[in-house]
Amino acid sequence: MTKSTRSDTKSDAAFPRRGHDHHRCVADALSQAEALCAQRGARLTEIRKQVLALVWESHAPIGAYQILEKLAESGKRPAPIAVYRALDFLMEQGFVHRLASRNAFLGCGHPDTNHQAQFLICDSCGSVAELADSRIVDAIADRAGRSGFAVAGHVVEIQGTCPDCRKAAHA
Amino acid sequence: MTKSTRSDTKSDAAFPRRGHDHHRCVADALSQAEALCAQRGARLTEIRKQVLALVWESHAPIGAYQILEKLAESGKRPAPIAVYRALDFLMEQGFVHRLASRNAFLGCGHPDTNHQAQFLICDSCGSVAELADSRIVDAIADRAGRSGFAVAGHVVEIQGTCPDCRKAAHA
DNA sequence: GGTCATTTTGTTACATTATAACGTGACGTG
DNA sequence: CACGTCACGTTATAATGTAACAAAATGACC
Ligand SMILES: [Zn+2]
Ligand SMILES: [Zn+2]
Ligand SMILES: [Zn+2]
Ligand SMILES: [Zn+2]
Repeated sequence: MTKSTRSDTKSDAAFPRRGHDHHRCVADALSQAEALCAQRGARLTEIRKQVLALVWESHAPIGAYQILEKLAESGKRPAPIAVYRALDFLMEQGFVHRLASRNAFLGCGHPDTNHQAQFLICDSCGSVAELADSRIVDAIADRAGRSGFAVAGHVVEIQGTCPDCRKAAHA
Repeated sequence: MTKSTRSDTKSDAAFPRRGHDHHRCVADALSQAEALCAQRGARLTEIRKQVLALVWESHAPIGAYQILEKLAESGKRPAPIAVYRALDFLMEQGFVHRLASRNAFLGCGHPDTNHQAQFLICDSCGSVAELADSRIVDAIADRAGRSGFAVAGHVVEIQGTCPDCRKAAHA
């Protein structure tokens, strides 16, 4: 395809802007999770909520043991398994993604829909953009199809440098 | 370099055929590695060769500690770090890929060229096909570009069922 | 051959990530 | 309240990956 102007919307909203109101991100994520759990009859227990909040602490992925540390700071130190169990629940519900290339976890930006996400991961600042790119998915489906391979899922994690960090590097 | 992605038609040779002469795969991989190391002034030492051979034992990825076990069976039991060091060397030389979604390693099918591979991983038999699909790469590059993201590398690992296993399931 | 720098390997110890097994408590249903 | 299920706590362990430093092998040079 073409180079498709950088001036559509100035940048394709994949990465959250630096300095955005992140409290809003967290609040939205939590309230969406509450709502969806209510709908689904799933139980968003205290530890699950805490883990979800910690995962949403930033747009960079966080490791399970980092979550554990943060929980310890706020009073309790659960066993690792407790964190993993909470993360398993959150992933089942689609509230959290796992980045295989980092062994780390990330809040999902649209937990209401079943989806296969792709990720842009900034090597410099660590922040991640979640994508749902149909061209990538189509290309994968097409190639798999030609090989007679039935696709069940995929891991697409793209490393590089995010727009903000590129600007910073230029300076 | 190879224009391997287009118009191979009809079941694109991505997966090796069941019952192919795999000794040939191993022999080719080893002799290619020898040749490339000679060209490059790199040293394909004994343990590196052994690890490469073990990685090529099948078209399924193998874990570092599985390699360790196999080495132990054949006499020596090196420390884990020795295996990881050999794997690091082999990855630097482009003889081996690592599958992030499996924490496992796989022989590279075309070690002579610098490339970013994608992988089809069969959940059923474990075998893996290595791809170099330009449409996938282009879709990634395009999407990243539109986000102002500079791509440095990617992990594309597609899970599902390979042609042979699909046939077997149908029966 | 002898010196020397570099690379490779050995050895020991440790770090990080993730799960197993099993008991107890919380919750909803009838 | 009795029952079944789900969630959680506790303990131990598995699986994967590295750090640090010493010893040995290699190759270039004189
Ligand atoms: Zn935010
Ligand atoms: Zn960045
Ligand atoms: Zn083969
Ligand atoms: Zn298969």
